[in-house]
Amino acid sequence: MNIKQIATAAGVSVATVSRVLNHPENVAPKTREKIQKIIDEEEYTPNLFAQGLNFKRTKTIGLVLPQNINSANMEVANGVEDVARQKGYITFICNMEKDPKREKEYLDQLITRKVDGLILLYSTLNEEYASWIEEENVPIVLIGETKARDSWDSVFVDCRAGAAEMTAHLIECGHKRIAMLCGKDPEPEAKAMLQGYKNVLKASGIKVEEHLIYQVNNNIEGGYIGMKKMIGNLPRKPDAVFASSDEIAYGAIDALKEMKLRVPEDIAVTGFGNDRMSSLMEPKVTTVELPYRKMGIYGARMLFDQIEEKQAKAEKRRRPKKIQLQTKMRVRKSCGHRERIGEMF
Amino acid sequence: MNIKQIATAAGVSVATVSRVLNHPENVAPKTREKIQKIIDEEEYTPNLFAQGLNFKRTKTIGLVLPQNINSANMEVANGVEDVARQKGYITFICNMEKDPKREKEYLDQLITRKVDGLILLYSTLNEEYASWIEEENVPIVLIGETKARDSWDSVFVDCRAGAAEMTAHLIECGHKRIAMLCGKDPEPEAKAMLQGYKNVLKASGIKVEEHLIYQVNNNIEGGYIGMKKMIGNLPRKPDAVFASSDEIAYGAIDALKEMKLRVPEDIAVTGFGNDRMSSLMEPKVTTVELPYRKMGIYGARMLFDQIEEKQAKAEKRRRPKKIQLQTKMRVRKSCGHRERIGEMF
DNA sequence: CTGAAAGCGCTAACAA
DNA sequence: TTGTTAGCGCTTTCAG
Repeated sequence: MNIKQIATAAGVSVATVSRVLNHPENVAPKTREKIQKIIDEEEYTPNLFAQGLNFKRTKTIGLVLPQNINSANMEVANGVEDVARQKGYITFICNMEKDPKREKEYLDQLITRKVDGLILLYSTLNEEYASWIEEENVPIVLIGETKARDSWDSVFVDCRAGAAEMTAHLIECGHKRIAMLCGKDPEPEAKAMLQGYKNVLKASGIKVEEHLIYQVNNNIEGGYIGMKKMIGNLPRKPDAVFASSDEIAYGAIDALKEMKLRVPEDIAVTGFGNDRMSSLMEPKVTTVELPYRKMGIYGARMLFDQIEEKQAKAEKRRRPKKIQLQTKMRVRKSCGHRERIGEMF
Repeated sequence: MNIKQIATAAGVSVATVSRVLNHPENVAPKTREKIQKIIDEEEYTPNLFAQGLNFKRTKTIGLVLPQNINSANMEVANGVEDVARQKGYITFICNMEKDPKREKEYLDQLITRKVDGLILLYSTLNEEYASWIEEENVPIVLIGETKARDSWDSVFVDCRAGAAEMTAHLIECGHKRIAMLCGKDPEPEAKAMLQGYKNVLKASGIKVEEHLIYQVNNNIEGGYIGMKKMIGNLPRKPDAVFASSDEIAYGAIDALKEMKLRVPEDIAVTGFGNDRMSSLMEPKVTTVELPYRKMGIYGARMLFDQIEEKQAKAEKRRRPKKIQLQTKMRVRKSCGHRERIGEMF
């Protein structure tokens, strides 16, 4: 069923049908109703490709994320989708599997498909590719720390502060030798966290010992291996381990259990991210909650602001907007705190 | 950059450019090379909307899944995407959040967007809507048990056999009173599992006791609540609990711990699905592994078979194809087996 | 082997 | 208020 058939059925021209679709106020009420009735009956919806050809807008946005199998990322995605759906948009969710090459592939695909906007989560883009993309003149927003150029709108989380808060909490729990298992990616975020950790140690008069800091792969296995190595290498075990992600913490805890070390009695462990499983592990993992869904929502809103500005042809070069969100501590058992335990989930 | 500009730059007509894109063999080698060079230099890619208008194909498929934040579903999605990407297709991944209304919304969207094919994971479609969709004449394949009409190609898992194997294993472990925490969805699958469970009990001469069977929500909370209720209601606790999903098992274990019951010493618990976390829980959870990625891959392959058949205009009505995949036991600690423990992940 | 032109379904400027 | 028509970018038939 296409516009011509509707027009014939209603005994009008295609232009009139198009008008009731796009500018109903310019059609006589009687004609409009007659046409609308037929449209409803036939359940006619305009061909989006034909529309796309004219409007140069596809009602589609692209979201590229580092990994699929990761509830945090999907939470962000859901936030994005919430607002996109509300605007009548549909989202291409693209999983780059932490492979920069794949990120570029998808970006190419999305641009070929003329998406109206792009959201990149923890993008790995380098300067060169970033400026290539900029030429395409497609609205973009970045979510999460990235080394990509900061001429784009972005929303990110103050992970340095989150890491600082956690480190401070560990000190408050009475721990002195606090090790860090720091994931290698996303790199800028890991660096920020390391910063926060070091700053607090220094401020508390605790010497930063580089041999207590391990760079590991940002997953369960990375935490497991890192923890084993660290304990193996160290003459004296640390009091606590601050993992830069919950997954790393899981791996670390698993490794400690295997070595017959009790958590938190012998070594405290904390995570970062508040993964759903953290409240089910034994012991329940103290961690830092990130506002994932919010990140997605704010990011998408910024994107639609850009899209609407662009449509309004307000092409003036504005300063990129930045939104910073805060983290929130979730004190459970694994950090060995004596009093503040007790959250259920 | 559009086809006209390429044509001008090459000093040929648009038709010729189009030809080197679609039927290069019909272009003189010299002309072809000249044009190709310009295409490469300018990094020209044809506008997919214009192409879509002509070809009535969009190089896009839709995948509707029950939930996003679920690594199993995303594994399936990755399987689908693997083969789609390879074919130059991109996938709309749509999260229905277990809401049938949303499933329909998305289906409408996808059809409006003229996707070339549709894959539905654990679809909740009823007959009526299913036949509506069938009229659209878009290739469809179903993955996972569903009550939707079986006139469609589908790949599903033999969950009855999986459940039977697990039940048999529990019996073999010496358990007699085996309770079941059965998720309410996906419904057909839950039913199949219940069947498998009952069959084995009967075959082993154990009476099926309906008060040992609880229907719960298929998530952690459901398992938690169900377990608490069951223990509260039962005069004598069961030897083992067979949960129809890993998530339910997690909730159940959490509840048991709270009630100071040891797993597996006091009560054994097993799951279904082999969630990544099952090998990290305390105790590690005995479970049944489903071939998620394979499900996606096989499903997508079936879909592309249909798409290609359709293009070949072989409109002959064929019998729908069905693929059945098998599960695999993962014996860990939580089932209380004395010997076969020892898997790492 | 190549070009002119029609047409895919729709929108919008221009006329009536 | 409505219709006619050009054009969005591409493919393909039909002539040449």
